[in-house]
Amino acid sequence: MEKVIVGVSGGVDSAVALFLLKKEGYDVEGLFMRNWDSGINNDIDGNPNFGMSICPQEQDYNDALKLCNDMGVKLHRVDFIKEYWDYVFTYFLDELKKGRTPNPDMLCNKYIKFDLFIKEARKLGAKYVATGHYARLENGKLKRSVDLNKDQTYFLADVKREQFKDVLFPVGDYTKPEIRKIAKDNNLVVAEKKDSTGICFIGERNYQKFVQNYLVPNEGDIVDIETLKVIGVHTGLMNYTIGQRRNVGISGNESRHFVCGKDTEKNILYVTFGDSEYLYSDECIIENINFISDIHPVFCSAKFRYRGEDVQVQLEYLENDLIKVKYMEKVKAVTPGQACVLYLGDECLGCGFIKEVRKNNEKLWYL
RNA sequence: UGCCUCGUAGCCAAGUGGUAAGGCAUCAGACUUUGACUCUGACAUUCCGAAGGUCCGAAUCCUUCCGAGGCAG
Repeated sequence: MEKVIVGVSGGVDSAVALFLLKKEGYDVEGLFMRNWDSGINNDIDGNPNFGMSICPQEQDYNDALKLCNDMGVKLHRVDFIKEYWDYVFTYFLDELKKGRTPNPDMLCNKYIKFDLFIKEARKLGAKYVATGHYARLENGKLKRSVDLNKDQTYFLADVKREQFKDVLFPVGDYTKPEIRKIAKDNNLVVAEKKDSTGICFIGERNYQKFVQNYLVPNEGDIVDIETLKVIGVHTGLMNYTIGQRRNVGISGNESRHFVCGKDTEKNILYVTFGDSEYLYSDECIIENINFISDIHPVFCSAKFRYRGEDVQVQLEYLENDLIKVKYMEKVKAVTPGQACVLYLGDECLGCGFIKEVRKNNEKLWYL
């Protein structure tokens, strides 16, 4: 029987992945991965769990262990704490320092889950490696999951196509409710466990405090982009993303405010009010392109943010591995550092990272 | 010093005699493997700068005081 190593996180999705593969007759074993250690990584401020006897990760491990024991499956465990720090977290901090909005989970998939993790699984004799991602692989093509609401291809778009060789996504063919039902019907211990959110491996917490464990906050002016008047004080540019409304710390205005830009040189945060033109753009330039597909189209659709709308776009392939992405209609809050993921129908073609945001053939000066 | 305007929750702000709109912020949820966005709910239980007065009844009218700003000299 061919051996499959399943990345077991302690959540429902990977539990069902494990269950489905075992049912299909594979020789399955679980591998639990740990990439973050609050003590080693000095993650203290804003950590609701610091000092608790059982941190959520250990709880997850216990759940995974119980699950595997119930199913008669062997569970292995591996730590990539240093590697996560070196490959993912330093990038995360570097991007923040530049005033951009990084997506650490995409790097985690690229460098940890679909690289180091797979290598570890190979050591354990794996022919295939499976995870609980909502995505599908068909003939080397990455496709959106059946449940479009849960589709996670956005996070997988920066993984190289070779890395998907021998990868299985068993839950991608089901909807979330079906996954829950399978878990329940088969008495998997984690059937009722709440979905986790937040940066994976780090979890949910007060974001600003979390970041302040690593970056020194540098206060500066909040400026109304319309009048260029100073209307408040920001707590450090790394604490804001484009399109953000909450936690900006200004009030008393007629309509809602949104962050629309930053000036890292002058340490200024720009805000605008209501459904302002300053939030919209009509094209952007993306860098660090990764194509999973052979198709390099001129017309396709794109997502500029996880769970964002699919937007029809036109691609212009530039020199130096850059692509200009023109959108058929204006898009709100396209943010440097975020991934622009390309799709053709159900197929996820790949992605690039937003380098420059433009409107009317000019780079937006305030971004 | 004389005259004028204004003073409503953390902020902005409706309401000019009939028993305190709304927005922002905040808090709690929903949604969500990236801080977002979006959505739902809570938010001045006699109170409208303070103290008196008129009235069946005032934040709304009158008096005085306090405070902010403006005009005059």
